[in-house]
Amino acid sequence: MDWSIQEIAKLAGTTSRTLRHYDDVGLLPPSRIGGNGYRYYDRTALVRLQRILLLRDLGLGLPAIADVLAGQTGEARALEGHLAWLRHEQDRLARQVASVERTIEAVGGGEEIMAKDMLDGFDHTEYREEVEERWGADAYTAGDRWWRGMRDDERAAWKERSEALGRDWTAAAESGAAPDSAEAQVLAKRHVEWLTGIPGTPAGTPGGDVAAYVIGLGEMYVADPRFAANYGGERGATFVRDALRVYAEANL
Amino acid sequence: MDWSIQEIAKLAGTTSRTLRHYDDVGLLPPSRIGGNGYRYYDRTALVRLQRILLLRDLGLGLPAIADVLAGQTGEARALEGHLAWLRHEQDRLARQVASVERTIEAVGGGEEIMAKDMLDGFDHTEYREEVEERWGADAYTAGDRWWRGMRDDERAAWKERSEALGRDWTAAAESGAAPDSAEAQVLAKRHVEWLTGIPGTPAGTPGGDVAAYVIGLGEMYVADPRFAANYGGERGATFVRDALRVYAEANL
DNA sequence: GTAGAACTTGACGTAGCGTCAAGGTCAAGC
DNA sequence: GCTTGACCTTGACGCTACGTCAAGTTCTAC
Repeated sequence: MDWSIQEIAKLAGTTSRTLRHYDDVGLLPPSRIGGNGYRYYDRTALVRLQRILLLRDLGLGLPAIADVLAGQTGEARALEGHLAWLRHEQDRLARQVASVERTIEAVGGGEEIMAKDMLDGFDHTEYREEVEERWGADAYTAGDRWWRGMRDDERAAWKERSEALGRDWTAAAESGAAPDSAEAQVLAKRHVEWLTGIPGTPAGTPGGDVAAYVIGLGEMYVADPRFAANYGGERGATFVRDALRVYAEANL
Repeated sequence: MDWSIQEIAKLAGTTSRTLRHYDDVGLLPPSRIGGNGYRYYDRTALVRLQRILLLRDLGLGLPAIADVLAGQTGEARALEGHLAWLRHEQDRLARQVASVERTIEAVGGGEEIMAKDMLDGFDHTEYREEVEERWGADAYTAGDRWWRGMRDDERAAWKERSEALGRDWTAAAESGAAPDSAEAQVLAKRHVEWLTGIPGTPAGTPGGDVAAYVIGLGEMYVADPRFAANYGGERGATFVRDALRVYAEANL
């Protein structure tokens, strides 16, 4: 009393290709192979297949299923392990959803402001809003789980610190100081310390390659006008970049 | 002012292999290629790379990222679409977690009872519990989202119906009736109607291959002693299987 | 005998790189 | 000028669990 490969596939609700695969990986060999090479399956195989499909629907991988069916791993134990992995994935997904949501918000806001700029012209208030947006984007770029966990007052303090740094950079750039001057290097040090406050970035992570990160960030300030604006335009950004590079190469 | 492939990889916090891959798929070609074939990248490329990595961290696929960077898809729109997919995944995961949790519970309970049987012997009360466990397992095998959504009274009603069916099958088998007798066929009809009440199975799904499912289930009853016990042992299970097959082939 | 359905093995494709493998290039030290 | 070691190149397999042709063989029914 046995079935052909298509018959057992229909009985169990799967495909013949899947059965051939299970044969290939040794998970479910046919119970009999005809002289013509055809695969035939009996009731025992059907039940085994049904158990396989059940565990598969729960999300277990084929090797794990093989272990369970071989009795090497208790079913409960295997599922416990799998459950832990599933919860991990849930965490990861939840964080990603939060990140994407906030990014949509930030991007949407940024685009609105840009559109407004083009339609209504330019004034100081809007400029300040835009700068704040950009700082938000910068902070986001650097590491976002952190930003969403902040309280309002913390966020305000951070913004104040950020703006002070931007003002000082702009002033230093306009004073004509050299990127390797003591003044600029002090600012670079402050900048790096500021970055260090952002967990999730190389700067805020023990063992991270801070030097490379700082240099890369400096290049971004120069190349992207959205950030350059925070440092007094492209000339200012170039100054910041050079100062950061000198500092990073000497001290990090 | 450009960097080698390793340099830019470090600056952006990724690997040279990734950069070569992005070159291969056309996502980020090097800004310059030396006479020696070496890839060199400039600031523009660095910024593009940083945007790529940012979007990648949000979970977007490389083709989607390419669309966004090419301006073919608005960033916000792309992220909205991605967000929908993420929520879908969250749903799926949540359902899987619930399924796995309940399976662990069921399996854990079953193993305890088995252990108890071997240690303490066998008595009617325990036998009944075991049967209930098995019915639970059967119901689970057939479709589990449904089972967890039931109220206690619904579950009791279901169990009563299940037990009645099992009793009637056993009685018919012991009466010596033939699988194709009218009596057995009436029971088979009841059995299928009972199965139809379980959403998520072919029997409970419009368009499902009910015949194949019913025949496969019958085979399982015979081959797996855990289920055979519910139909009065292996002889009873064989009777049930044959009756179901006759019914399915004639009516489904 | 022949058409058509079912079966076989073999091999590519999937997402995004990690990881050898084999060989050319470059900078530094002797 | 030669060696060493670091860095670069292309090429190709591996991973998950099969879906999807492709080409050839076998069974079944008329």
